[in-house]
Amino acid sequence: MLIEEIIKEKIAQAVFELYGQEISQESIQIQNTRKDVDGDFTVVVFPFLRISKKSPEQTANELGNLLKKNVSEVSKFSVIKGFLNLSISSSYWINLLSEVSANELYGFTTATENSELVMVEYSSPNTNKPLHLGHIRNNLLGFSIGEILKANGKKVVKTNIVNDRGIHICKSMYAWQKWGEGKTPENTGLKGDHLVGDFYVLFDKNYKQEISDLIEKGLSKEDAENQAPSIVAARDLLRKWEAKDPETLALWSEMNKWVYAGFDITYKELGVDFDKIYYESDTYLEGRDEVLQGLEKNVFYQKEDSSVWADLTDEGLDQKILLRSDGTSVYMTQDIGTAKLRFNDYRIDKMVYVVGNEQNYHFQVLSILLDKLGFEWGRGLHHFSYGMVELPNGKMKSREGTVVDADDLMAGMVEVAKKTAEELGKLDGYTEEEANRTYKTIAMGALKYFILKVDPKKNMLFNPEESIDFNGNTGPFIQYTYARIRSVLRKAEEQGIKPDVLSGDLVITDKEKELIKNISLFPSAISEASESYSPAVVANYVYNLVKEYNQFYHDHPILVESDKSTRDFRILLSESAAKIIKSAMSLLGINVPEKM
RNA sequence: GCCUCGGUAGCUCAGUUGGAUAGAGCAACUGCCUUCUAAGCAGUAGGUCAUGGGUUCGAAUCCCGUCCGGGGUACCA
Repeated sequence: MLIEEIIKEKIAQAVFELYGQEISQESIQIQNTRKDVDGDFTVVVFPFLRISKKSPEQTANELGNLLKKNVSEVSKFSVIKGFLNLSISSSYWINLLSEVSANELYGFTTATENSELVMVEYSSPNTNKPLHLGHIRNNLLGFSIGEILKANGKKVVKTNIVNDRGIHICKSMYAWQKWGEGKTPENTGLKGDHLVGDFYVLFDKNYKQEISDLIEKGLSKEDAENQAPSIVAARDLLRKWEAKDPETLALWSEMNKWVYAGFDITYKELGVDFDKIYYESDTYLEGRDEVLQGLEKNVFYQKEDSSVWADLTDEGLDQKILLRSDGTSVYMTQDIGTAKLRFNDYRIDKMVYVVGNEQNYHFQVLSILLDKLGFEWGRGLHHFSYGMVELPNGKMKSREGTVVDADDLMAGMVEVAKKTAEELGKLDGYTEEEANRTYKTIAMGALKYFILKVDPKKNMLFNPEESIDFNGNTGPFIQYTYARIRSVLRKAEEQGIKPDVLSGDLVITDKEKELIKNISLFPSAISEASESYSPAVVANYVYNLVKEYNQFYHDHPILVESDKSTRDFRILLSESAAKIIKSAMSLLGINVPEKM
């Protein structure tokens, strides 16, 4: 039982004893004591004044005296205005550290048979172009949320819905047919997604040219956009695809295969993975049936032109179309279909969609529709909505060539990590392979941490130059601290130092107390991150821990310590800190190097 | 217009269920490598928490109004 809970219980007792009134434990506020004030925990007594009918100081003193008497861990207390500051004895902290250090998986809750099953959908790429910076944010958030939920004792299925059909891929197909000259990833050496993406760009360039030519000939903008030969050809391909024309299907699956091979490389570099992949070409017809059933049950209604709608005015929303007048599906219908398949495949308790905030309205509607259709988790689905990634010179626009390509970005980060490490002479004793692996670890740590430390729901600014600065609140700074601790521990081992069981008599410093307190808070950081669906909570937690460790490290010699029990204690403290740093970073999908 | 999310130091961001004197990093300036890794540490400077009101012992945090910005808004995905 944590000391905070004990204190709460005892305070409730003390209030009853002193003032004769029962209070709920939730009404008791315990917080960390300000750094410049003596003490470990602070109880805010203002809420009790109404009961005690005494001054804040008097109330705090009365409670303090009783706590000191009844709780052995409370060694002393002080009162400032309405704040009761409690100091906790060294032995409590030392015992807590022993517990943390003995528990290999401190902070992690293991899933059981009865644990909630959470499905996390993320990534969801289109197959017509490579991944860019926006996808990186999505992938990192999705993966990390999955890991955090797992650490919090949920069963997690990570899933990806690949948008593999539609006009966008037909555009690339058309361009390849026309200008491809039989190019493949094999005979060009290009990554498949980049090759296909190049044809998409080619299509767009040509399409724009055709439009402006047509406008010059006197057509309206709208007519020109609809009549340009290349868009007509792409639409024709889409029709052939839907009619299952063998030649079109063959080209489609061939080009998609190239793209998947390319994506797999990018996913692997990013360190993300999936338990189950759905393809829209398999699910896009499913939603139709579901909607038609809903129509039968009068959940939806049909207009005269035979289009199908949902009336959401009772929910404060508008009318939403579900089937076009020609009977084909819209985006919403497809998502219903995908949900149906997933529900068949898994016993889902909770569904989390990691999708950008431009789709907030979409998911609000989806939630209501699934509920109306009888999906138990519909109402409770969670749209993990995240903000856009902006660049210093404005938004990312693929049309204007201001996108940051995911593969290029990662390669660039590795280059900078390598250059920096070489300048500092950090990895001199390493083989080339070991060194390269470490550069990659550091580069990816920098990128991932830079993105994950920001509150997901906010738009963020990605400054390429700043992101590769490894100073300050960055992944490499945390990795560096970890590597340094490992180095200390290696040296201890070389000297044959093995810490004994710690003695509770040891008196420890405030910095050391702080550090233990912070280390022991790891589980609550996980559960908070899980509740708020925010990896940033974990990122900020681990950054604080590292800052604190650095201060401790600066002030206290570890190996050069004459007193054996003090030295043992500090080695154990370092070991525990390293373990927690590694655990926390793993929740962000970031590896920590033994040496850097 | 309506819905929704934001606005904290020059810049990028933290800020627990409302708590004490609002915190980091970058950039600027000052120190510190013959002691376990200087990708570091210590320090200086930098704030009308967009703005006006309200709630109360107490507000960056909760409520209302205003201003600025992002996103969405019925047959695109």
